[in-house]
Amino acid sequence: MKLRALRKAESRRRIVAAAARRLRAEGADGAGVAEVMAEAGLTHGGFYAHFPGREALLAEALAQALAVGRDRWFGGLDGAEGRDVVAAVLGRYLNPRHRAALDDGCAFAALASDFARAGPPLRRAATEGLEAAAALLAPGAGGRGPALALIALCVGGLALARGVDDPALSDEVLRACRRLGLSRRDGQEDGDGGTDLGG
Amino acid sequence: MKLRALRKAESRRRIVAAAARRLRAEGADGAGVAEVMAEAGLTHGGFYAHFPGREALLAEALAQALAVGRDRWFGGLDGAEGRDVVAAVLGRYLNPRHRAALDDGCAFAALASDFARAGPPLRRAATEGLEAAAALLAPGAGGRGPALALIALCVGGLALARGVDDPALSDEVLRACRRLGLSRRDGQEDGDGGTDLGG
DNA sequence: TGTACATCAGTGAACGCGCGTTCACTGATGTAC
DNA sequence: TGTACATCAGTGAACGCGCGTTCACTGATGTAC
Repeated sequence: MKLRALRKAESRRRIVAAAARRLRAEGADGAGVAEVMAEAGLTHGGFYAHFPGREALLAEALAQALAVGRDRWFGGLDGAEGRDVVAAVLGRYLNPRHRAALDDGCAFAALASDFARAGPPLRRAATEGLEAAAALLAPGAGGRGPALALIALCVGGLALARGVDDPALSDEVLRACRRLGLSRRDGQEDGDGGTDLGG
Repeated sequence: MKLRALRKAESRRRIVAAAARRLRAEGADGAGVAEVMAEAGLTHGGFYAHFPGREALLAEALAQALAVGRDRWFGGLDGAEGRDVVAAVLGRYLNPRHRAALDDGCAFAALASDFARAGPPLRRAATEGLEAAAALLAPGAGGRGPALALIALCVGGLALARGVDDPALSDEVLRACRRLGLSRRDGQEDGDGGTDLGG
């Protein structure tokens, strides 16, 4: 038992990679089993030798996409100072190239509004992904809270920039979000941040 | 031709209202014709007396939901000063009640990441909705750019707060985004807002 | 006002289609001797 | 090393199901006279 196991593991890896792309490009409802398997160079019937069902695959694909994206957009900034960290993240994330990378971009932006409607496995992966990204970014961003807010700004900005059909408005959204992210007064961790009332 | 036309218009109104709820609660792929018609108190067959197809309904439902939400979350602040406008919007938008209002909340947050994958009619409605919201908010927010960025922060924050399965983290996201929205140094419209490179 | 006919919003069965999943089968890989 | 058998990743047809859409039909509403 060696060649066979290696090949199976390699197939599984390709399936997850294909699912991670399709999931971001087509959304949670759009990444079909047959489509993913075809992209992995297999036929759909063999899928259940690797996963108990579609949702298990999507959860793993999401977790993988988020793990890769975490390093890519929020990582590698250990040496930098606070303000530079924020600027670097904004520059990496909110730009036309990332906007165009539908199947290879940040999974938060690709699926943000789907998580609320997704099943427990996907929500779990999303939660762990956000926790991990916030933890990675917290030192440079000035704490967990600012890290979370920066991520939210990036995710909302990229999703809206991708969603509008007017390129000028789309560019404007990216630019405006970069600016807001940079415009924070330094050093304050106080304040309530607004009332909880209203709606 | 009077009673009949009135009843038809009333049916249509109920169909659009039901679609606007379902669309936000279930997503673009989840708002089925039969489901929407049942919620409007009708059977699915009669749908095509009102709309040429499903996508036309969804586009109209989205436009309506965005129009209502625009006044609700971004409007009625004509008298307020800049900083108060931003605080009011953040308080209205990023709170637990709105987070829980899945089928009656802001359509941007409910569908943000779906727009990029949606057909032209939905993208058009989303674009017009964002333009209109930014125009409404621009005077109080200090310009169109800051208005767009504030909307993106709200949308990203609410989508992430809804997506995670950990209530404490969800609260933290709301709080952190309110804080970031309020932390802007006043009066600056300059700056590039970060590089366009990277990805 | 009353009567005969026309219209058409709404009904419910049926359609074609794509999807997730199941299953009998195949053939390369692994094991026993 | 060689041979007989076992395993199991992958194939492709078939399934049940839900969906958007179509269509013949119904009955209340509207029109003509």
